[in-house]
Amino acid sequence: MDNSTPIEATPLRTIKPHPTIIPSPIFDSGIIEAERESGNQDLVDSVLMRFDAVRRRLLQINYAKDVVIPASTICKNQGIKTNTKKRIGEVPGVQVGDIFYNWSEMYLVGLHLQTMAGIDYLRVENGVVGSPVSTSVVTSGHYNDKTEDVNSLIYTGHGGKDKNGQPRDQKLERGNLALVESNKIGNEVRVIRGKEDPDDKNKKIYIYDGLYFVSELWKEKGNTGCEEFKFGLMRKQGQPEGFEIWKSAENLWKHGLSNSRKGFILEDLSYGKEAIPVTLVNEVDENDKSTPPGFEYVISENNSNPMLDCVCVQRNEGKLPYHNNILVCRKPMVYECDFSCKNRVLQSGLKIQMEVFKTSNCGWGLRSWKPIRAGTFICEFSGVNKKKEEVEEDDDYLFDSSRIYNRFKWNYEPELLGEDAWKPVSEVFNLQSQVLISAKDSGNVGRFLNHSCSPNVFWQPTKCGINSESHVRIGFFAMKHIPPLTELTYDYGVSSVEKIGEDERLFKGKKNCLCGSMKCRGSFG
DNA sequence: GCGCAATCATACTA
DNA sequence: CTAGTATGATTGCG
Repeated sequence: MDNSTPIEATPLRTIKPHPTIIPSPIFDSGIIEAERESGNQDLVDSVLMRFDAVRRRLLQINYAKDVVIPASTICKNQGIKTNTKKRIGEVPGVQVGDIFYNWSEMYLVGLHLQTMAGIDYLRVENGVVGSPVSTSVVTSGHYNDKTEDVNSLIYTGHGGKDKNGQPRDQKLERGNLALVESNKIGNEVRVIRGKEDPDDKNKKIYIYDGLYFVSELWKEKGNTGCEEFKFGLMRKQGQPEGFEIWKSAENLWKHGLSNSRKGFILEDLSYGKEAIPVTLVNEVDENDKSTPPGFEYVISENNSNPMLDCVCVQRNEGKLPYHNNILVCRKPMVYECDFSCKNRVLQSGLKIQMEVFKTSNCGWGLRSWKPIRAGTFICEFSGVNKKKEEVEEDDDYLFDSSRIYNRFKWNYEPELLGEDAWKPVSEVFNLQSQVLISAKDSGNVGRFLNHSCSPNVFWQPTKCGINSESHVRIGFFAMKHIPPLTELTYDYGVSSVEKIGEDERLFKGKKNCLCGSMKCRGSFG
């Protein structure tokens, strides 16, 4: 007999329920019902941007340990979502190769409309109730799936546990039944590949890999000795690369590269000036080993004014501008410390493994080996500070803050969090004087960022140190999540604009634009 | 209403 | 050190 005194089990961890957030009752998402059912590229971008902005803000105000669920609940309830109608095949505005940092993002743009289950399916189409048909599957590596091949995968059905968590045979129901039906009728099934985040082993990144067909199915005994369903999926031909790009990038960051790489030119274009090397490759013309001409690689020097007291919080209106080195909001000016505190992002230099690569028609470009989360610091625009009269006419490597830039919204909407809507953080730069930096003769990787009218990077004016006289530096940050080996681009702006109608404006840059985006203005610079 | 699910972020364990 | 696990709140669906 066990007659020892029973010991009260002490909980290992207590989680407080989320405090209630009451969004403003008059909040209007601006998304009309039809758009909510079926979206487009702009809506998908905007929904993802708004969700992540709320998520970052909740982190910044130390709202709760888990902020993904609260942020997505707010967006769901306030109508910040699109493609809510379940569909077979592609989702408008979601591209093969797009990456997601959690399931909520996939939910909000209609890619995978399940909160937890890995198989999504629809039962009713055009008002007719039929057999469930699968629409999308998410791989997560929990089921010993074979998921490394880029054109096929073996997916294990779900279920297989009783209510006590004990293993049992999987049943032919729900998602399993839907995948069997998809095998029968041969419909397209979206595949999302969950992979470990290379920068955080505890987290996953989800890569949309396009459309697949359920080509075969069978049953077999799994590790537990219980029956499992197995589904063989084959990738539809003729789609852009998705997971394949991820895999080649993974090769780079896991095994370094080396000289055996196609089009390899230089191990480190910075010649040791950056903390991590900047690779130089030319895959367009493998025999051309020439390097970018006529410039010296330099990084900006940090002015060293030791501080007595850290005043970062006060100078940044009560909150630190970065959370885990990710910018929370764009601001007229971000202030960083000199030495003593952690509030140093721009000053800490290049953190992402970059490569300068030859583009097909825009000269050299810049891209990252690893995926980049929205808000991540990319690099500074280093070069020589100039006065207006010092600028050379033919300077193609000039940063000019006085150009006209497309406005865009990136920050969170205070009304969503019940904050005062009349004092949102301004996203409009209010520079006291024009910032002109030339990277023509000397610069860092920032000089290799090309222009795009649909950019994935934006710039943020920053002052470092207590000296308010210190000059304005320009930091580049990721506007959205950027898949690995995707070219990084920002809006160069245009030097003049002509009004040609009531609402029509003609942008007149000095150069013809080749960005190829739907929203191309035709010129830049 | 109940039960389930290939979640999420984190503390703890080995 | 890190890889693995346990944890409780959570939500759409049948």
